[in-house]
Amino acid sequence: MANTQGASTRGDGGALRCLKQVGLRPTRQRLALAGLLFGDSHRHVTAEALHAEAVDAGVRVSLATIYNTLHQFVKVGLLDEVVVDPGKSYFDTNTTEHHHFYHEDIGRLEDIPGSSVVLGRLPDPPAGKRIASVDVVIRVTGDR
Amino acid sequence: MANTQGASTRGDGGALRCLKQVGLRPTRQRLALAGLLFGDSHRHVTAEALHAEAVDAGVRVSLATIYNTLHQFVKVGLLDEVVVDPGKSYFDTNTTEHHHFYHEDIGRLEDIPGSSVVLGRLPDPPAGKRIASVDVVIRVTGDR
DNA sequence: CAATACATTAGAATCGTTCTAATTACCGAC
DNA sequence: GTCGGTAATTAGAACGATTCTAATGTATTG
Repeated sequence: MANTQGASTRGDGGALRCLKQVGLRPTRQRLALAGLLFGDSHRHVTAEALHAEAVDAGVRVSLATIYNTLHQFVKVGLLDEVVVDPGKSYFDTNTTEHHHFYHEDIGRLEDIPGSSVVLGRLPDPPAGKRIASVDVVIRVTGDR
Repeated sequence: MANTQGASTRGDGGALRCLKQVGLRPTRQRLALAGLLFGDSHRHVTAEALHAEAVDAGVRVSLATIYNTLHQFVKVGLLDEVVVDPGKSYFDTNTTEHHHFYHEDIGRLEDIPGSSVVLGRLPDPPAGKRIASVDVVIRVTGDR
């Protein structure tokens, strides 16, 4: 039974190329996950959600692998991790500099168009430290 | 056995007044925790850390009560909760508007002097939503 | 295609946090 | 003060997200 599972019958050389470039072995699981994650538009996923989506799409992959893969993708710069909720991690396929709305009521993360947040002035980092990143999260909730 | 445990022999009317004002019963535990939290300078604590500190100071209090109390304090505006780490919550005694350095290497949170971060421009919230808060976290790490 | 290094896996373990049901403490009325 | 009712505290179990472990499977290299 060659080609065990979906995500391959199309021009998904994108996923392959992408993994090659960052030096990760193109395994069946990583190819499938890259296929799910790196489509036309940017995405925000949790580990559990991606796992559900993969299983749903007929991709056999364990939750452990989801975690491994997400963290590897972060390490090589394919993904960003966004911290907005103690106890859940979000992963963002948009790795360009930008910020987020977090919909507290429904637990959804949304990109803010780059230009509409302006950081006027940044403080010097504490002595002996360097700035790793600047995260801006605007928490929003239902109106009423 | 009156006055079971420390934190009372001094002019800690501060803690008492503070609880009265927000309408929380001044129990032994809440008084002790308020005493630990609201001193001269602002603090950033995790639940576990505060518990350790309390036990250390001879205050008999359970971890469950630490969590209950911290959340109540947040609800009445005595504390802010700061999200910087998936899987740990920090509580901040500084409830005025300000932002944070997060020392990723050692898991420490530090206030940024109010004036040294300037948000030049904020986006409109998504339709039907209102902005609950704007969090800026500058992640820093050891130099080398 | 064999050898080897790397990936994946199920399930157990861990972490921080929340829940539960039982006990204890505060507080106002007497 | 004592009593009673309500609210707070508690130990320990339960929980959800994540990480770990040791065994099995798979991509790569020669």
